[in-house]
Amino acid sequence: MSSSSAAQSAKPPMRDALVAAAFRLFLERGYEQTTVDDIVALAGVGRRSFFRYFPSKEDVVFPDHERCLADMTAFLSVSEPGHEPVQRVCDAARLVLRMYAENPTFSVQRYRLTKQVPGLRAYELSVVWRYERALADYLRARFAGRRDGILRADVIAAAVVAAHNNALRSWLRSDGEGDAGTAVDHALGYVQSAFGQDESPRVAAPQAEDVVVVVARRDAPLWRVVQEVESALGRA
Amino acid sequence: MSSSSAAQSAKPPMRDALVAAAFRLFLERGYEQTTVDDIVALAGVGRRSFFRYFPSKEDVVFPDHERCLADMTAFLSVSEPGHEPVQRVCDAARLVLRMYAENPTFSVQRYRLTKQVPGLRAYELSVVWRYERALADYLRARFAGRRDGILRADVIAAAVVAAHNNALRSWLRSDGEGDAGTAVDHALGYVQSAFGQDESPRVAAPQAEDVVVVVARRDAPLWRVVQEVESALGRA
DNA sequence: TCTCAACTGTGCACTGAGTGCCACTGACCT
DNA sequence: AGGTCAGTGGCACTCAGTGCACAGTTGAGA
Repeated sequence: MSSSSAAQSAKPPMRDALVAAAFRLFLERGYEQTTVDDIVALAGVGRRSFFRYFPSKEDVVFPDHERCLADMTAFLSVSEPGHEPVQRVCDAARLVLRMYAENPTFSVQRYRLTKQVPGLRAYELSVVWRYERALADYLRARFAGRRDGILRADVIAAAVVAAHNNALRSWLRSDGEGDAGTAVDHALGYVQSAFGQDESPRVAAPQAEDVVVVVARRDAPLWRVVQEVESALGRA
Repeated sequence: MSSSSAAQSAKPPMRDALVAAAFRLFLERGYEQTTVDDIVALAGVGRRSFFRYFPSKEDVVFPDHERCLADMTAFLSVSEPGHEPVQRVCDAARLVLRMYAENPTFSVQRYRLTKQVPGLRAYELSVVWRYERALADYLRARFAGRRDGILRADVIAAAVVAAHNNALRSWLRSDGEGDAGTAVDHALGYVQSAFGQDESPRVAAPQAEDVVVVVARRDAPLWRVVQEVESALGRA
């Protein structure tokens, strides 16, 4: 209590102080070996205050996902009909990457933690699921009326999330070295190329001998190239 | 009564009695309003015995998933090189559907329960995640050496699971009416059409500093072409 | 038959997460 | 002054889950 006055210097540090104290203890003696009482003792606050800021002990490990999810839904809600749907959800997924990239060291620490604590992994799944739901709901609205619109929305959302997480996790595994942006672009590109907008893809290949030649500038944006390839192949 | 299908050795009635008692109470007064003490009191057994059969209160809601997951990994482990990978994981996913279809009424009750209890939904996610991991691990092995093998494995596994769950849930939402098999076949067919067999395009070596030429067959899968373009552009 | 296991079911005490309620404190308003 | 109000802390409580010890059963083997 005596040294607690230093911890709460500014007004909103309560939440941040709890996160900092929690992570210090989690990294030093493990998540399950750390009780909420330990955290609040180190932060110099009352136990009841912890649950005022975090609904559960797990929430302190993901302090910024609630805001990020709100950002994503806001981003998707301002979409216009001109936006290509799959492109739009890929861009929305990049918002999550940006959040991770804002605090690389914190993100890496959290990754190591969640990787080895089953309870945290389960919690992370529920977080990821909410992102996926946001993407799927957006796509469902955009695909409304289309044949198998709901199915396609759910599958594409799942694929986008999986690709994003694949790139994100390989970046986290490398201690935040390298460019996470390009890795995610590459992964999302794979998904985007797999789910074009056409419905009748490769069932009929009558002119199988035909070839198409694409010439692209090396510094061209990848998706501009993809669009060209797509239209050149007659898929647009 | 009707459970005469002894796939395994005769199970002690203890476990089944606990499941029956639990579901009676869950349906009658809700999951969170039912304590473990209530369950064991109704089943007429000691409280400690509950946790001998189920590691947690949530596990009693998914009593057969552990066996189903074992079935799936066994199914995938006997795969031969002749099996087409995507086809194989789709068949593996159908094993889960079969388990649900074995007990339609139970599956529908559980679906309603998990839909409205956040804790159960989170638990279900961790269950589904293990299925997805099993599929992804199989595909990773099959795609070993291929470019972006891990990425493709993860994305396809996620897509297969999403398609399967989409069809499964719409079947559960209809109280188990209709044919779940055809719905799942249709959903998985969509995934297979998106990630089907590949035909490699050919990439010409870059002839100048700033352009790249790609020659692709018209019936080549779009993603395959994009991969070549990407690597040709130097975007590993 | 006796005995030594191994397994199953049970009771008990304990830890720790999460909640409800109330009392306190300081800021800000009138 | 008095008074509302939000943030905070303290306390007691419920309940999930665990460790431990003990009783009953079965099924060998001497």
